Amino acid sequence: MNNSQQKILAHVQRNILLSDKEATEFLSILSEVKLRKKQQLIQPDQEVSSEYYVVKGCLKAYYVDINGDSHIIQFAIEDWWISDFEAFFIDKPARLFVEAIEDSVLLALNKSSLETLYKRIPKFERFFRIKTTNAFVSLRKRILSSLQKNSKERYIEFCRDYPTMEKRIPNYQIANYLGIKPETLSRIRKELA
Amino acid sequence: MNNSQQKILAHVQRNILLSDKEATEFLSILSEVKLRKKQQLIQPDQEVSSEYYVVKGCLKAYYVDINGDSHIIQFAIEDWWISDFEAFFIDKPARLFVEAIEDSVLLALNKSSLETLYKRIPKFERFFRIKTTNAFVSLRKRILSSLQKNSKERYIEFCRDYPTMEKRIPNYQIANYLGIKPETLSRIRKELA
DNA sequence: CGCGACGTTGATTTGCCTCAACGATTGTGG
DNA sequence: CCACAATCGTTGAGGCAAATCAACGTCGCG
Repeated sequence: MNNSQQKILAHVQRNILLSDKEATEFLSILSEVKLRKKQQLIQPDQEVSSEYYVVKGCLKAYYVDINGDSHIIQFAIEDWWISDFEAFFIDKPARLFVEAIEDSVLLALNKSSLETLYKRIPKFERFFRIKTTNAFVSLRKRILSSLQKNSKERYIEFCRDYPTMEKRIPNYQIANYLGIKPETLSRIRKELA
Repeated sequence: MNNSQQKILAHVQRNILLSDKEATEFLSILSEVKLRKKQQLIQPDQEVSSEYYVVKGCLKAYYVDINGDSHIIQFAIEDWWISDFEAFFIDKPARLFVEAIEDSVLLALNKSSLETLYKRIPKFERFFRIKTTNAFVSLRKRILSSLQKNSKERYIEFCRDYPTMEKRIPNYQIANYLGIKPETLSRIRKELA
């Protein structure tokens, strides 16, 4: 068993317990994907047949609107999952880009394999229910934060919640994620320093 | 079987199939709750032992911040679920109010009963995984919308996505949900008319 | 070395907020 | 059933946080 496989097994077994056989079956449907910095994993209009577990590296999911402006919806680092989830779950063409911010190693989990897995080992319904629940709660927090806080407070919160990301991701991309301009973030950082 | 029970069964069976026995078992753990307009279902610091299916009526979940300002996170009408989900899922005290906007009829689903239900009828893991997944996707859309759109565009989107709510909910509460002031919404509506 | 990527700073503009005042409508107690 | 208060929406004037536009410095990499 290689390193990536050990990592995702540990990740899954924080929420459900697997027999050796089940673990093996789960690992058998995963495939490793490597990306260099700036390489794209998903592009608009593509079919999104997988979601991806991040073994190593850092990625972003972003939407490019009709004016050509980008909007970063999610970052993902080690132990996070990333995809165009809407496209993946609802079976429609991608609307997002997913792109590596650093050289990255991922494990791809294919949708039809996942459906089969649900049938064979229903525990995985539980695992992904719990994962999705946590993600849902995080998004609620983010919405509340955007309703309640100004730019400076949101930046401080981001640094507190994701200290690792704050160190690895360029400021202009953090600004974009927070919905502010790089100039504004620069001024906020100056104030805080 | 009463009306509320028929309604929630139909709702559940849009995603999973239940035998009569399973349906009966599911219904047995639900209890009906009635609320008059302005009555509160959940208040901060309370334990949140249930999530609620809306049979009839309209409710809101909102946070009151340290300055006393309210921020509406969610509305719920017929066929929606509502609670302080963070408190419910993570087992911590409520931080939100949940309050009836209209006289309402709900079905309460208790957390420990739900855990038992998951063990006895694992299909329900699937049902709530799918529900949570859809909710997750909706929140992503809302975040994208707040990153990408100005107040006017967000209001138009709201009216398009939730025409029923737009008709039933006072404008100042819609404004609050959208993160703008009632005066601003008034001016937007004037422009649109 | 040279160029592109990234961050910073200044001047100006703008979308939305704040504060204040005022109708219209609803509902409620006398 | 009316009077009055509370709720809700509208309008206007002025202010502020963040966007915009423009210029420039620095760093790292091909």
